Amino acid sequence: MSPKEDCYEALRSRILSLDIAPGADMDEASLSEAYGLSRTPLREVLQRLAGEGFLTLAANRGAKVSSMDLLRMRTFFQTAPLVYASIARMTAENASRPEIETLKQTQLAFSKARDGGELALLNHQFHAQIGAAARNPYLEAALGRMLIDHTRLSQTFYRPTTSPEADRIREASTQHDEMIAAFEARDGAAATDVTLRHWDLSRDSLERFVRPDPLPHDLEELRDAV
Amino acid sequence: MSPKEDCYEALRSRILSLDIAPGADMDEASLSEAYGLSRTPLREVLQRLAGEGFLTLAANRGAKVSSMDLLRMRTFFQTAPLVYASIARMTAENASRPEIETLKQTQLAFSKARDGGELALLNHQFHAQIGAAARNPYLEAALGRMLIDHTRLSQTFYRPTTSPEADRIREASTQHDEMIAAFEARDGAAATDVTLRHWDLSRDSLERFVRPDPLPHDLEELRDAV
DNA sequence: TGTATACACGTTGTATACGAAATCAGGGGG
DNA sequence: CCCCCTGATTTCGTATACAACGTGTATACA
Repeated sequence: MSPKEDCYEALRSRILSLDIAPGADMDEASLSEAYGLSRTPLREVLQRLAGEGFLTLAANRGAKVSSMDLLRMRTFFQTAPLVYASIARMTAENASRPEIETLKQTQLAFSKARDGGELALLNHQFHAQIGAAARNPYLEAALGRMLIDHTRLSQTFYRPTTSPEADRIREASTQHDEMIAAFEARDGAAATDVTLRHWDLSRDSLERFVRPDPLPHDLEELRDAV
Repeated sequence: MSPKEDCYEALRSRILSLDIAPGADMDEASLSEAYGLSRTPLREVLQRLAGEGFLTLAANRGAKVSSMDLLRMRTFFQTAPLVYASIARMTAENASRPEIETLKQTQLAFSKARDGGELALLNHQFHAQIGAAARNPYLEAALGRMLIDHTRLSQTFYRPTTSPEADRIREASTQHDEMIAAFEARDGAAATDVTLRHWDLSRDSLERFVRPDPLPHDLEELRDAV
């Protein structure tokens, strides 16, 4: 793989895993040095990432990682079911055999993965591949942008600290298998159904992240919690 | 405006007006000379256009104008109502006063324009501004890609040759006014309603383009047609 | 005559150097 | 004391030169 591709993949992963925070600005000189590229190809990487929604460019003021402000999150939760369900339906209608095969590979890797960051990235890849298989370049653009925010939001989801959270990941994995089965059966209704259930599961977890259980407020409860 | 912006706008317009055909490949050297830029900024323009869906880039093989093949058109007609209606609803909910004011300006220009290419471009701008006012970056990406194909397809629509075709343009303009009214009233239902009617009108005209009235097949009819 | 291979050409990709714009710090004026 | 202006520094934008890749063509051999 070329160093330019390496750089692209690395920055992409770092943004998705929140290793580079939303709103952070990217310095061309230091990045080009860090990845062993000159500024020209690095700028092209940044422009590509901007085109895909990872970054926003401001003239004469460089690139910033796309923010995750409150209004955007509200819009995210509002729009996700529509986009995910529409994509799922079209994937069931249009996915080719090799595309389904690729999905199975990714899902296999997902089901085996344990590391939190790896889980989140493989989940991202799985859903991006579903988007590609839908053969709808219009909705795929919307999905791509949704997945950026979804993956960043779900960083905690894939680092479970309690047993019910780990159960949720297993359930998500089961739903992935159901999706693939629906795609293979060319069953659009089943695909949208499981996709919407998958979304509900994800949304509940994300809400838990935004609004976690309150800390115990007296010493007795604190003692019991240990 | 900088020469780089000029180049971007020019290429964008030329692609939208089919002055550069779908599938055509863009030569960096000749374009950079034509627009008085060196290749570095020209490449950045191409990358930006690619990110927005006007072009597709192939490594070591340059940029091509996005194609308009049959499968893509099928998907276009399948997806347009969903995206347009969803955007309209959100625009009614979220559009700010200055954004509505901008829409009125654009619509005023549209209603006055006579030249076919100008009409198509102003129509594009009108709908792009609706997309921006919806404050939904996810669907806006999908809308942007839809509008590229929509504007290219509608090139004939805005060059009417018969009286009923000219009537259609007037009706479209009236519907634009209705949309603005719905946005101002914050009436999401009315906005989606008029948007879907607008789409139906557009779709009928586009179908007429894809499947025009057959040529007269005997000399008598030919004589009468003059 | 068909096919394979090598070479040359054209186009794209990358690096470096220079110029322009914006930001920040310090000093002077209001 | 605050504001604004000015200059120095940093960062971005552009041009040019060079390297690498892919493609097309010509030639030689089967």
